[in-house]
Amino acid sequence: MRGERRTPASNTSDRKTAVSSSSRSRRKTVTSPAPERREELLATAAEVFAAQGYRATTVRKIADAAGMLAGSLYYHFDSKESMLDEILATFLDELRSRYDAVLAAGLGPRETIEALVTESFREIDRHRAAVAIYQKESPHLRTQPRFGYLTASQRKFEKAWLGTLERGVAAKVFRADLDIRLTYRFVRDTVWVAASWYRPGGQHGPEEIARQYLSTVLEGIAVRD
Amino acid sequence: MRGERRTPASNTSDRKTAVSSSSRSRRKTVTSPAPERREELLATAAEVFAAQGYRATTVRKIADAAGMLAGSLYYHFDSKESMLDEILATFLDELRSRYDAVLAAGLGPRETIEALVTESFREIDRHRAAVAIYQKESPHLRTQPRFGYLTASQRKFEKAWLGTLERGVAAKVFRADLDIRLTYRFVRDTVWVAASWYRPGGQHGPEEIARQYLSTVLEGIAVRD
DNA sequence: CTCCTTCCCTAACAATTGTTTGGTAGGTTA
DNA sequence: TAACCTACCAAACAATTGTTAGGGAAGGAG
Repeated sequence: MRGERRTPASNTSDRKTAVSSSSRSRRKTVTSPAPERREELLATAAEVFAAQGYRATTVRKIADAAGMLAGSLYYHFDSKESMLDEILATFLDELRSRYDAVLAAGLGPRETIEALVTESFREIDRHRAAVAIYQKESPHLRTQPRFGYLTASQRKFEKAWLGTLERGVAAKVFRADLDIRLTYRFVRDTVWVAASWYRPGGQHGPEEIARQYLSTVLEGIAVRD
Repeated sequence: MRGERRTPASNTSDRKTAVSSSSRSRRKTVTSPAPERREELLATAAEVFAAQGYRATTVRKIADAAGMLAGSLYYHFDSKESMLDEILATFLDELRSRYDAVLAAGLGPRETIEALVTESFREIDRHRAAVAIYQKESPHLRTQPRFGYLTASQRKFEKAWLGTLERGVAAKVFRADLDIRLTYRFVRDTVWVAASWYRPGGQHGPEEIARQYLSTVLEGIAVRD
C-alpha cells in the first residue's frame, strides 16, 4: 500500500522480438499482458538484489537479466530505489496479513508459535529473494526516512512474537527461566536467515523445515533421561 | 597468512596533530607507534563496512572516519578490497585456531558443542564488525577467486560441527530423529547472525548469551511433563 | 489508411567511484 | 646541518554509476 506507482496504464498490447544488439539476450518471443510485466521485472530485480546485494547491483545488471537496456527500466519504475521499495513493501504486506491471520485464530501459545514459524518458512518459500534482501539490507535501510516502515513492521512482528512467548510462560507452557527477548531474537534470526540457503524445490519443503526447527527449539536436541 | 602486505616498513616514528581542514575531524593528538596504525585503520574500516555494507562504503567514508583523506589510505593499503581481505582473513585465522583448540581438548559431544557455541559468541564479542561483514558479504564474495578461502574455511567449520553432532547421535547424547544438516544450519546461522544485534558491554555478555542459547537448543523451550 | 498508445532503444548527462601522482611537514639519523 | 623516511595532503584521473531526453517500431482503434 506504500508508494505511488507510475503504472503505465494497464493495456493488452503485445511485446515483440526486438533487434537484439548482439551481446544482450532476449527472454521471450511470446506475448503477454502488460500488468504482469511489472511483477515480472520486480521478480527479476529481486533475484539480482538478493544474489549480489542492493548496492552492488547496477540497473544495467537488472536490465540485462530482464533482456532490455538500463534506460528502459525507467519506463516502468521511477528509480532503482523504488524497485527495492516495492519489493520490500509487497513482501511485508503479505507477511503481515499472514501473521494477522495466525494471531486471529485464537490458538494456544505453543500452537501460535508453531503457526508463526511455519508461515515464516512458507513465506521464504514464496518470496525467497525478498526475504533475503530484507535480511541483508534492512538494518541500514532503516536509517533512511523512506524505509521507515521497516522499523514499524519489525516492531509489530516483535510484539506478536514476544506476546505469544509471554503468554506461553504465563500458561506454564514455556520455560520461565529463559530470557524471552533473547529467545525471540534466536528464533527470528534462525527463521529469516534461512532465506540465504533455502532453495525452493529442494530436499525439504517449508513445512518439513518448520517441523524440524520447531522440534529443535521446543524439545531441544538433547536426549532426555 | 594470506595476501602480501604493503607494510610501510615498521618503524617507531610518531604522529602529530595535523592541520585539520575544517570539516574533517582528528582523532588523536597523542603519539603512537606505526605498526599499530594499520590495525587501527582496519578496525575503523571494519566498523564502517559492518554498518553500511562493503559496497555502500566509499573509501572517502573510511578516510573520514579515520580522520584523513581518501588517497592517504593508499599509503597503508593496496586497495579497498585488500582491506576487506585482511579483515576477513584475520578473523578467520583466529576463529580457526580457537575451534582447533576446542576440538583438540577431547571433550564429549555435548561439551564440544557447548564450547564451540561459547567460543563463537566470544568471537563476536571481540570482532563483532568482522563477523557482521563475514555474515553479510561472504555469500557473494565467495564467487570471486580472491576470496576462495572463505569457502575453504566454511567447509572446515562445517566438518567440525557436523562431526560433533554425528558423534553425539552415535553416543545417544543427541536425538537421532533430527536432520543433522538442518540442525547444523540452524545453529550456525543463529550464532553468527547475532553479530548484527550484539553490542559489547551490553546487558548480556557472550558467555551468558551462549548459556541461554545452549539451554534453548539443547533442552528446548517447552516445559517438560 | 491514420492516429495513438505501449514499450523499448540510442545516446548522452552529471555525479560518484576507486585509485594515482607529486608534493611536503615533521621527525630521525648521520 | 644535511639527507632521509614516514605519513599524510592536494588534485586530478578514468571508469562506472543512476538517470534523462528524444526517437521509433509495433499493434489497436477510429
